[in-house]
Amino acid sequence: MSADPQIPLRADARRNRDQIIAAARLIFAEYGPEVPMEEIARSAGVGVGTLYRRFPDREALIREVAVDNFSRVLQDARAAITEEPTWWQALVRLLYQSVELHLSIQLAMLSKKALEIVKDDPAITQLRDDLLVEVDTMVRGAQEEGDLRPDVGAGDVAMLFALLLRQMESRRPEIAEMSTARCITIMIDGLRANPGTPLPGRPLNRHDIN
Amino acid sequence: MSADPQIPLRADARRNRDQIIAAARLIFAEYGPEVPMEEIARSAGVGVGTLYRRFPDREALIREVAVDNFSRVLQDARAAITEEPTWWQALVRLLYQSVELHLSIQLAMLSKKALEIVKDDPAITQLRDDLLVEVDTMVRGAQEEGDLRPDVGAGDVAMLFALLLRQMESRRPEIAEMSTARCITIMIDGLRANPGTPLPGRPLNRHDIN
Amino acid sequence: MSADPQIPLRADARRNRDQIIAAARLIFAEYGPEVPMEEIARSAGVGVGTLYRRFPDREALIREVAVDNFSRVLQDARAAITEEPTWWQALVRLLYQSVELHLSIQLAMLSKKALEIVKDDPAITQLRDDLLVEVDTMVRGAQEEGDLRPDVGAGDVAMLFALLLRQMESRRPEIAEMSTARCITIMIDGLRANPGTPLPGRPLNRHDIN
Amino acid sequence: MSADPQIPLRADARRNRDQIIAAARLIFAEYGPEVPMEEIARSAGVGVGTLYRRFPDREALIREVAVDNFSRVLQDARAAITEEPTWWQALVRLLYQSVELHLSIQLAMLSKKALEIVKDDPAITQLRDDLLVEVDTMVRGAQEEGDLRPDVGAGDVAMLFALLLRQMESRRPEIAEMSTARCITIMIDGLRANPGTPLPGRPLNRHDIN
DNA sequence: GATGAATGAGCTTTCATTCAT
DNA sequence: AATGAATGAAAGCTCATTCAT
Repeated sequence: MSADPQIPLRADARRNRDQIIAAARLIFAEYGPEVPMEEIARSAGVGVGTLYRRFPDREALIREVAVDNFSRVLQDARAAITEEPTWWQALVRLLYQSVELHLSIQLAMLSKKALEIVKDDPAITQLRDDLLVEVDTMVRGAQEEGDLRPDVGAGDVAMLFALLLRQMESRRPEIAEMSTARCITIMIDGLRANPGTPLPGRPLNRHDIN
Repeated sequence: MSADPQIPLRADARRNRDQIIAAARLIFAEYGPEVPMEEIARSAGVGVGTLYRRFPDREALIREVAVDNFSRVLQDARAAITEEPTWWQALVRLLYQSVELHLSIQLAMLSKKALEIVKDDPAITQLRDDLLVEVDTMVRGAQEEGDLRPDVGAGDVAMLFALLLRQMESRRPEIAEMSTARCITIMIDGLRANPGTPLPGRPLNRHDIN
Repeated sequence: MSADPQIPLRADARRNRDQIIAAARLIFAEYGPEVPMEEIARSAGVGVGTLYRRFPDREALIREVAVDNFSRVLQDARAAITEEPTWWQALVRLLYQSVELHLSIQLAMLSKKALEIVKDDPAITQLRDDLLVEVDTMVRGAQEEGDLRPDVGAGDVAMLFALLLRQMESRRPEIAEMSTARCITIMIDGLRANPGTPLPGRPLNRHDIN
Repeated sequence: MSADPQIPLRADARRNRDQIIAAARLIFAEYGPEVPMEEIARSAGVGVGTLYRRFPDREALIREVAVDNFSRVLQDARAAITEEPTWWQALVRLLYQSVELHLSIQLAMLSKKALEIVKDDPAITQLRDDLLVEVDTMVRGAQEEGDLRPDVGAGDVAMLFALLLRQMESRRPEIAEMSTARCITIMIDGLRANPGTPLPGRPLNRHDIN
């Protein structure tokens, strides 16, 4: 009888699993969530059989990639809070950093189907909620410090964030990169305190965006 | 006399064609550019055969939907220029309006494949260029009038615009709509003259985004 | 009330019918019996609708083309008998001439499906039988005159004939034509009286080949 | 060790591949090169998927069947040369034998489309050329020995050969078989030295028929 | 456990035939 | 009566998933 409940994968199996997730992240980002499973397997250097042994079907793989991704962003958010001197700076850093870090799977999530898959997964929901708690904290902190306009909520910031996660397509990658940075900055300026325009509706908080 | 070039489709054929494009626009927007053709046909109220008679393959349909879409946005842009008192207001109106109007095919264009298809079509390229000329005019005008920050170009605005065209997904549509409006407003505030943050890189003009 | 039982087509309708058969003959010969009906219609200069008004379906068209073809060959055979001084010469002429004349639909008939269609049509069966009677006459005549080897029957000749009706494919048409003429001549030499080799089996007569 | 180039298919895959080619040969011969792929798959006892895994599309399958076929004929030709006492007898044997053996794909080649497909395949071209070299040798040998009329070339023989490869259609198979044998014999007699009729054109050599 | 072969459902596209104009 | 548009069944091909090696 083995002891561990979650029998921790053998070293090589572990390696395979990680390679697959890493490969899937890239491939999903590049070709969307409908790429042939075989493509992902090849790019991970394993056979389809192995892929299916680890992830019972495409949905499971998408879910795992999402978990992996949210974990990273959550880590980033916490690091930003710990390391930056002001809430505002933490927020700004998250906006910049996470884009560069995760220009990947999120793309895939644009797809209605992918969204559905991810939406009801408890692990992902949990991570998402954890992340929104951190963002909410940053938002309130930055507002108290007078750096962030008071009429936005964590939901607004998350939406802006989501918008940015869609990688720009452009024939010239250096333009795409520059453009992304410029767009973020423009948005950040729009978020700054004392803006000129009252926002329509009401602040979206972290529960509004479910 | 008579002799229109392009023998102008029989009345019923014309009607069908229009219905198909309209349906495709919606369906592409909702499910992405890979929806079964049959779906599109059904939703247009015709048989697949009819769809294929009019558009030799999926690519052709995507192209035509894109042409249709760009034409509308171009029209919008020109109307905004004609009807709004300042360049800045024309620009703002375009940002708001086009999102509401064209939350559709653009979505599709997120897909790498769809982009490829559209990129090399001469009709689309032409429309796109025409549109960028209008935007460029608005940008320069608004900058001269001191409403728009001087360190952005038509390319930056187009990128922002493109960003917005990806419809937000949300379980609750009223939240999605509100969120879109708020995001646009935040961006517009970021675009206003006298911003706090110098933008990275240099203004992207209409040629940068090819 | 119209008088004729077979209401003889109006002049223009007649013309259409003939054009369609002529076109079908060529197209079948070139692309086989499965060409799109639309192709045939276009090449006959009419709409599909017209084609279908005249011939209820593809089978009917194939049948009519076959009737047209057999009639021509039958005419050729009779002309050869009338005009040539010996039976042998009539036979030879038929072999050469009909190839040139009817390199067409016969090709199509190689197709199993086309054969089935044609096999049971009474008009075609009749024409075929008439033709075989003429060939039989030539064969017996030429044998009595000592020009044709005595161990062949009308069936053998028909089979040889059928063989030749399959047009040779070749990249260079002048070679194809020369090759056909040479093959016929070689066969004719093989048919001549006093051959070196006894033929296997027994003479095939006109009933053997059904 | 190991390291065969072309990783030599797993045993079961190999078996399937062979079954598919064998089935395709028969089915093509019977129904022409346009039979539903599903038909071929069923008759080979595999699913369509398997067929498509092995042969990317119909063209590829046709090509492989052709390669298989030409290889067999080439083998026959060489065996005939080795085993028969005279060149003439080798030629005669090839004519008889190959018909019986390969009454198959050749049929398919009657189709214009099939021809195109096969024409530009280097493997097939090579086999064809090899075969023509053997035929050329037989022809010259038989002519030197005085058995074959001097005014024919390897091209003429190849054309005759091609003609024969089109299986005769007949309701009664024993008649079809007898007829084939008789036709071949008649042709062979036509090929014998001291023929009565000068052939039109000039001897076609193996390059004439490209 | 890993691999890649086999399967078959599903989507794309074509085309015979019908029918509105 | 002629035309060409619409339809839908059928064929080609792809790919998720299963299973033998």
